[in-house]
Amino acid sequence: MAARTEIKPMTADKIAAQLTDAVHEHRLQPGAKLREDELCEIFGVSRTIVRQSLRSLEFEGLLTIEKNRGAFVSKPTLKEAHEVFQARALLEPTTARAAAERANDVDIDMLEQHIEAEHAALAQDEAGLALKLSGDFHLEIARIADQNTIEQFLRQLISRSSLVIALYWRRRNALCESNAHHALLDAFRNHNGADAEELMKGHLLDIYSQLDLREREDGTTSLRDALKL
Amino acid sequence: MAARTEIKPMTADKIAAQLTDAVHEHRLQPGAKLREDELCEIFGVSRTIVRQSLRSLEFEGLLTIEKNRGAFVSKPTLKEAHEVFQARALLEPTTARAAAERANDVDIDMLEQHIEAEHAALAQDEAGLALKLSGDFHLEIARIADQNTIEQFLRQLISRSSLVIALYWRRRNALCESNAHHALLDAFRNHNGADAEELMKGHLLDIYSQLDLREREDGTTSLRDALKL
DNA sequence: TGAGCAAGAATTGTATACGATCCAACATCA
DNA sequence: TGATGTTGGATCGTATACAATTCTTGCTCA
Repeated sequence: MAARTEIKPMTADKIAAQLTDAVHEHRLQPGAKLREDELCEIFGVSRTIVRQSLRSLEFEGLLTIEKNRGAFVSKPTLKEAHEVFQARALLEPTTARAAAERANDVDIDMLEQHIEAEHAALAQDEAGLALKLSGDFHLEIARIADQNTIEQFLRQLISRSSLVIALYWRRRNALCESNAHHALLDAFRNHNGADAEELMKGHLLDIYSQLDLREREDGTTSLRDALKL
Repeated sequence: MAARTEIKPMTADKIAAQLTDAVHEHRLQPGAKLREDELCEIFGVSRTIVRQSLRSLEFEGLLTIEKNRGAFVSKPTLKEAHEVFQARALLEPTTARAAAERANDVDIDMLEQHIEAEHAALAQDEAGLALKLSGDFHLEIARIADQNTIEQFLRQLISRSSLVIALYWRRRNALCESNAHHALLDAFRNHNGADAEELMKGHLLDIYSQLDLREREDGTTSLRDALKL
């Protein structure tokens, strides 16, 4: 395990990556504020670097920077939630088809390991980690398809999906996830592009249908709920 | 015409927008270097702001920042060129369908004006401006479709398309462009989503098929001239 | 009691200073 | 002559200082 206090100065990219993981694993909730000075202390760099990483995460849609107020973990609206999954529905099925047709043995091994890691995380009740790994699985497919541009877009969409899930997920069990991923893996093993495309389409619809996309009150309710008033 | 020396300090966003226009209109060629000090003088702000805008343009794929060397207008590889149009082929036809079905009279007026502006630019032999307007036409469709997320991706894809065209376009006449746009406009007038989807698909394939392999030398036009300041 | 307000603290935005790296021109030597 | 080394200027990267804004807290007054 790495030491908590790094000796080498962190780069903006590494800080952004750590913050991204924290959001993906739901250790940082939508609406959480990220103060610059606090991050400076944690990572041992100046505000220049911290601000760089915050900016880059804003571009990815993970953070929202309000002028003179600071950086907050984004809270996607209902409309944005729909848009994210509509965009994924356009990009991912075709990408999965291409990936299934291109995948070699090393690629398939890697996907297997991803699924195993997901299982392990679930077994240890680390739902956040499992969710992040599930996102990585989708990204891995774009990588296998050798579509760098789409992979980049997908990275943003999966980031936002993580926020959407944090806000609008109905139930906590992500078990269905790994089943769908298993089915996809089989299609990859058979290099069956048509199957992979259909499975991905269904998988995305499945996630989408499990979102509670009704209107709801603002975050102030969470405090009220927490106090049971 | 705006004065050369601005009184109000420019924001990073406005600087990025002006640089974006310059690239889209091919006043800045792929490979051109953007020195920070020079931009500071031109826009009358400190390097902090200039660097912010350069970062944001890097994220959009318009610029490439090489560590300790500076920011350059990106030179997409042939693979990236293909990827850009493959991604557009996934996103735009469906978006055009949705837009055609949603478009109201104001939307259609706006598209008409876009096409007229394209014609006017071509008539005055301003190919660069016409190209930029052509890109805006595609963006406008995403806006009409009320798909903010896809519009954001499309913005990046169209930016990169502009670079691809600067590097790999076979012939200079963009006349075919406005014909295709005219046909799309008709489909919008009839709220015929299926037609719009097919026309967009064909339009993108048409552009794609006109890409060529040859590389170009980078122009050495003055940065200040390219920005018309 | 509660709304409005004012002063000070906390936080972010921007400019500048300084160190690190790169690059081009010139000098040196085989 | 040509390759290589060196030096000074140009340019970029990061830290810090200061300005602008927002937030908090406590006060006043109806």
